[in-house]
Amino acid sequence: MATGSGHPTRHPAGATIYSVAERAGVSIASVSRVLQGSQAVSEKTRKRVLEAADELHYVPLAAARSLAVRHHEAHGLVLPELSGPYYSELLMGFEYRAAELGQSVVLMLAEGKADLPRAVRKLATRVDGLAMLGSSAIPDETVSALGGSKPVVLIAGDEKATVDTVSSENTSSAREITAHVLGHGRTRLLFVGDPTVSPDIRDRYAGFVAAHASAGIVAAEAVTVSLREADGTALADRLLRGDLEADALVCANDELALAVMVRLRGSGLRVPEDVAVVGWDDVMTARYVEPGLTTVRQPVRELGARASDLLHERITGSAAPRGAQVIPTHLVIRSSCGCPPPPVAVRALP
Amino acid sequence: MATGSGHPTRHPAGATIYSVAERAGVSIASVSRVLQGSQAVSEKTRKRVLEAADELHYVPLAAARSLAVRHHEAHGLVLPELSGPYYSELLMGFEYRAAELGQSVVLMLAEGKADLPRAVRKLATRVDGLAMLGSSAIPDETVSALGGSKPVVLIAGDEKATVDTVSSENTSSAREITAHVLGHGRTRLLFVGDPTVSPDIRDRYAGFVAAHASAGIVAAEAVTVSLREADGTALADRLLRGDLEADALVCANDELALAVMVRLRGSGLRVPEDVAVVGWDDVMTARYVEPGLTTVRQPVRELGARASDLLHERITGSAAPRGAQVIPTHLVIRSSCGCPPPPVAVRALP
DNA sequence: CTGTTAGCGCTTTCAA
DNA sequence: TTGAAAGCGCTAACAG
Repeated sequence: MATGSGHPTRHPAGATIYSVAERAGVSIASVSRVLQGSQAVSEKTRKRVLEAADELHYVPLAAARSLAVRHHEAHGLVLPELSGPYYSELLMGFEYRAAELGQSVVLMLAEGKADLPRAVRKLATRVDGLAMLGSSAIPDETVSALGGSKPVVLIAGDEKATVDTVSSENTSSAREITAHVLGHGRTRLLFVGDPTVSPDIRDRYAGFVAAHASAGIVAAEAVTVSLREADGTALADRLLRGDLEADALVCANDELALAVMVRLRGSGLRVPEDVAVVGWDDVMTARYVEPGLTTVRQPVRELGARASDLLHERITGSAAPRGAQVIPTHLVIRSSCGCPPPPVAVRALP
Repeated sequence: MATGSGHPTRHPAGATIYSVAERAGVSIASVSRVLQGSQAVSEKTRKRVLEAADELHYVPLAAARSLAVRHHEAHGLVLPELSGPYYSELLMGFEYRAAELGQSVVLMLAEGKADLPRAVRKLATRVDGLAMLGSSAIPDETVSALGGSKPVVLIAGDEKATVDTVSSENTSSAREITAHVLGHGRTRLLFVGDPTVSPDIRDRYAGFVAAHASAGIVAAEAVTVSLREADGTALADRLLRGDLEADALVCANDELALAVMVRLRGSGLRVPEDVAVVGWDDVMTARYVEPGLTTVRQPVRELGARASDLLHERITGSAAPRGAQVIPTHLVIRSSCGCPPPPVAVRALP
């Protein structure tokens, strides 16, 4: 490199409010005032302080402020991990809203943590409240204990006494998409996904069952596989081998649905002619595959935003009634369910 | 109406090290010792303290500890946003590594922030060091200023005097993938993407040019479009209208490549027969489309991990030489480049 | 092994 | 409009 750095940059102690005050020739109280944008400061003082702070490269220490004001100005968020668009969208919604509220966000990923309860407690140590995904595998007692000491909102989890809850609608959308498939004349539908894995999936299966009930037929047991692509591929193979029989698959999420679909078609089965496939989430790939995947779109971003909102309300004490908030979802009909594909010219558009 | 003191909050002040000490009948020093896992405590004291802490639902205040020990035990990370797998992977790598190092991660998304420099400075206030994506649109002077006061690592950005840098290899992979396409007998290649947008893309274009030079032909100017799906679609239309001519497209990322490909095929052009398309990143969709997208896989996760590592080294003062670290990438050949597709049975496998 | 005691850097009365 | 001073909760000498 051209800039032969002669001296490695050191990161020494750094300026404090005291050094700034000294340099500006005022008291630390005045420095604090101008830095907090207090009105009661003379223009002269303000200017001096700002200059001094600038010259000293003053970077305040949030910890000291937090200690003094007795809150962190930060929201914690616990997610299982970040693959797929679901968690990312959630996180984006959360972060944007938190930022609007002037709160930092401290993120923790649950997967792979050796001692999850410990990790969560540590997180709790540095935030004013925390949100977590219902599926983060955090023991119930940990959640409850936390809920006792600071605001906690559970995302897509079950209602609990000490915490708030926000989730997206599942049961009736599941009922709707199932009814749609039944409406195509399919009769041997399978629900693919493990209802015990999360409240979301449990509710989706409930909707699946309800739609069958309305049609006067009894729904099959859920085919309990987890949500990874590999599971979808394996499931497709079971169908191909004849271990399983179905003319339509209602999958718990899109990744599963896509994997199944690709494997099925790769092996000569037609989708949707031989077997229809629908998913959940509306990931990007859902509109790239052939045929386009019929699915349910969740307002995941808004879910995240609501979580941050709720947290803030709790923290600042706006005593809303504790309870569950549900955000609506909606069907995205493409052609994997048996509907005719749209004209070619617009096929690639969402 | 109640007076100002009447908070409706169910989350009152909470226990402190003092209340725990009192309850346990020991000094705060002893409490601190057992909580820090210090060896020099009698079993009896330890037990008492732990009990007291438990009974009181004691949650330590990280801010107080930070103030006392003079560091935050947190790494900051600035990302533009979180759509697509790239940033998520990066973040996962970063978080996992940070956790291993005992550091929390404070995340900030740059996109949509009104006053970005201010936001970043605020972030700097609560972390011991921070990593940011080169493409986060943070003004150079802000980065440099920050680099002067605490460790900063730039991810996929240009080398700077005051900060460390980590990026994945671009130029020679771009050269390689371009040479591969040229090897298929294509001669009118177009590079799609804006080299001015990020050092990554600039370097990829450089590799594109270099490959042409090696083949004794002169590379075309880059077709400067941004990286969204919509831009890919628009680009495809330009090709279809004949505004642009090419028998192969080297796209700056997969999303662009996929959008182009889908549009082209939707309008009757054959890929790769009429025009080959290759991308960069190896996103999930890349192996779901037909034909499978030839692309370059980046070790994005490791990039994130290295960033956290570097940060930690700097923070703890292990004075490594400042400079740029480069992580290798590799080609993923599928069939959008003109290579024959694999046998059907394994088509869906990565 | 335990307790006492200074701070860490900032905010915030309270007086002036 | 300003400054002095008292904490915020925790850690880490330093004695005992």
